[in-house]
Amino acid sequence: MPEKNSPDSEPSEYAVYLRGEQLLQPGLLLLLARQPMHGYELIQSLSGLSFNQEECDPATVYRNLRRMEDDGLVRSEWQTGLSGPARRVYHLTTEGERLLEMMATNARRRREQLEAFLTMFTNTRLRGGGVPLKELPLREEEEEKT
Amino acid sequence: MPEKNSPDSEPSEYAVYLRGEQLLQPGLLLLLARQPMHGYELIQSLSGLSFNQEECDPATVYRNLRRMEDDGLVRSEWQTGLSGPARRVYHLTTEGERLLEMMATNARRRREQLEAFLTMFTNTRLRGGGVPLKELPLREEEEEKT
DNA sequence: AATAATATATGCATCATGCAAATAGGAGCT
DNA sequence: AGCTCCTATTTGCATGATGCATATATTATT
Repeated sequence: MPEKNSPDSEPSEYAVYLRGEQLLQPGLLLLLARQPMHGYELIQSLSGLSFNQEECDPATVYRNLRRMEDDGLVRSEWQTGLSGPARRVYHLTTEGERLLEMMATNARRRREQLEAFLTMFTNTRLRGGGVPLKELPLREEEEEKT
Repeated sequence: MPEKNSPDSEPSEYAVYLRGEQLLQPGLLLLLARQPMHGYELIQSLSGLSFNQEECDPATVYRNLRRMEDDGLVRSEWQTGLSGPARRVYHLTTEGERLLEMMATNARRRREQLEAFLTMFTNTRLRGGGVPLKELPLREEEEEKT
């Protein structure tokens, strides 16, 4: 677990969460920022979010929640007495809130990067010329600007 | 729409490249779309790109190039006679061009996802009054229902 | 000769993920 | 009672990508 990243002057322990490019962990923290939930509910809720169309693997979700709890980003209590198996209800901590904000900052940065990539892509003229869609042999003379 | 995301109805051969959230492989293909280059040059060029501030690990770059060549996205020829060690000059193939376009589509989709996440984040009131955005002290009564 | 820069490649440990499967409580059905 | 399904969490295992160090070779510089 040796981290090679920044010297521990700030919460560099967060680097593990900030370097990721996916939105699973941010989505979990964001949902928990709205209201406490248990894992199964989080999985279902994530399926409805527009930024997470991939159906989440339960194992990944639960393991991430565990790790986040180990890192003090969330806390959990067992909720029994209800129908079905016991549920572990997670809620966000202040530290998790801080990380969520950093994730948002990170998301803005990645959005800029994607923007830069797309700009450069648009300005690059591909040798193929047009944009042949898959199995679309229809190929007329499109605008050839050069 | 909980559908399996598959922008490519093609075999999942490309899925390996499209699922990634990082911009290393797209960056490599984009650079090669502009002009043939060898690995070392690609590493240096990537360092100057605005969407890739992280300095690339040579091993990762070379291994990615190798894999891309195995998958027919790029091809390479040895270039000798120049000063220094021989260089393996890569150039994009038609297939690589197709994938690059799919990566761009993918990047647009991820941009939308980031946008959606950030929108939801902005609309979420954090308990801590963490003031994620400066000067937004507006705070209404937040009702918690049991 | 020693060193540094160029240029590519390999070995190894780590780490996160996907998939499968185990465990377990409760509800509904025959 | 048996059976199945949904809920809910957890663990095991293989895979695959990455970071880091290191090895190799060529050329220029000191």
